Amino acid sequence: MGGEALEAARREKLQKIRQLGLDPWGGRFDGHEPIARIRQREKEIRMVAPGDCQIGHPPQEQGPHVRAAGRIVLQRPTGKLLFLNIRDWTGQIQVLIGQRQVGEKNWAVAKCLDLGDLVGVDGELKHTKTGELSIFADALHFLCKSLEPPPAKFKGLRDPELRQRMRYLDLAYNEGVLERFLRRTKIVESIRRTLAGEGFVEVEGPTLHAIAGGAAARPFITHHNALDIDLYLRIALELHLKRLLVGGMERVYELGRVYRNEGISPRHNPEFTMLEAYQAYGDYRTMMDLAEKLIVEAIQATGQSLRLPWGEGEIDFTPPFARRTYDELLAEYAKVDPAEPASVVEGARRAGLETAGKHPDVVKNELFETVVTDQLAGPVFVMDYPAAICPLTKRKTDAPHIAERFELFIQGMEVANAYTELNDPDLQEELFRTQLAGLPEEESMARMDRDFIRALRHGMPPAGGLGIGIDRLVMLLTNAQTIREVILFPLLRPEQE
RNA sequence: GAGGCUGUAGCUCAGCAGGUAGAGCAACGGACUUUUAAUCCGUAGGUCCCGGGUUCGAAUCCCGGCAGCCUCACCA
Repeated sequence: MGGEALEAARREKLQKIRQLGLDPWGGRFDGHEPIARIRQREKEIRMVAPGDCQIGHPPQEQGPHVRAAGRIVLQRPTGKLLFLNIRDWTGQIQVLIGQRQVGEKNWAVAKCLDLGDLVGVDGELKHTKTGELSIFADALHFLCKSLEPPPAKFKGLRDPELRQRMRYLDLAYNEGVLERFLRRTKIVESIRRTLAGEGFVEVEGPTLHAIAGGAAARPFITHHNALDIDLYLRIALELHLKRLLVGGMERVYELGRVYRNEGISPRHNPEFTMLEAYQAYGDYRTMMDLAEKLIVEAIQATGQSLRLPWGEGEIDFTPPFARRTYDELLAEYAKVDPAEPASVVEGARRAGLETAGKHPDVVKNELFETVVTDQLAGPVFVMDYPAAICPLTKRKTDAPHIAERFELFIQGMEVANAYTELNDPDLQEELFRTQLAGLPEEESMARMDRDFIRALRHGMPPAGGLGIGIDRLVMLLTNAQTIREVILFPLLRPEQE
């Protein structure tokens, strides 16, 4: 039977439901408990002896009367008895519907049920002969017809394209998918709670920028008609949050979407969620402590231990996370002397990198990203970056070639990035002006933003700033090997008609 | 953007030395008041991703396109 015939069969049942005087699209349904909570009421079940204990009158269970609502995910009809498994967003439970027990009208409804329909159930919670906790229905409430057949009941929806295009089906039927996205929500809630506890305030900056600054990435371009100007979707939150530091918001953060017009991969989606937090009178070490706290509390909020499964192995998030310097790691993995440009160039050549015409710090960083980052299982804070590749970061007072920056690496992924923020307007202006040799313009963070310089000239408090890639953090905390598993609707080419 | 892999029933997948398409689940009809991926009997269901080509004959071979996945590049 093809798709049309499958739908026709369901529409026929929809008509029968109408003929029974019921709305096949349901309506308000009050007083039902989440299935997980109903399952907890198992302990209220009591054994009751009917009078005296005689042969033929064994003790019987008596359980609480419960009301549930959910989607039918499995159906087992056995003559005048029907077993359903219904699922809501907290769990699943078996429902037993007997023709004699529910009466003729309810039984007529039961015969119209298809996999995927939404139903409400009233009944007694107790065990079947085989010991399965079940709701023994005494009333059925039809809540919504599903006109489309669900995916295969055991294997589910496997095709990665269909899983993304029809995320509703992925969520409704595939084991663990809804749970992972609910866990993402808990992580984000925990981050907000932690920041609030530390005295941060949340703000909303503009997403349409005249200058796409604060990071090195190609922006999406759009157009405002009334002003007749091109605008960019933001690629970072940084420069507006720092303006707010100037304005006196001493602890401020934004948790929101940024957009980068770059490739798509298991670790990249063109729009993704970023946290940026800025703390006046702090520095990058302050931010290190904050990053650690945000992550540890997020893990605790999901009810997990600090040793999390990751693929075949696990990640140990027990604080304190390792702290290593950039040069130390470069020396260890690339076998070069980080202080000697000639040694670094030699190492880069060994790694097969093109070095001609490139700034020494650009070469150094390409070598670092080629040889070191993949090896960092972490969590590890990599500290003290070459200054030339960090145009928004304060330099070390006693070592101006080193920027007070760290990145947090976990499983080779850059999860967080933090600076002691540069607040010297003259140096900032100079760095915006300097285009590093070997870097095309769109790959540079150096984009002149005159208003931002003006803001710095009015005095930005010394500060620490932290950015966290929320999607990647959620990947690590939910054992998701691709970013698409933690973004509800990742970018796909539109379906063709 | 480059290379590799994949695309067959509503879903999950077989079939690909070229001979006219198959299973499981779902669906439909029948039996069944304790099943749990229920079971048993029966029925029906296809633009083999799209477009060309080779051939007597193409799901299968060739070319082009579309979509997804993986790797690489850019990026977080």
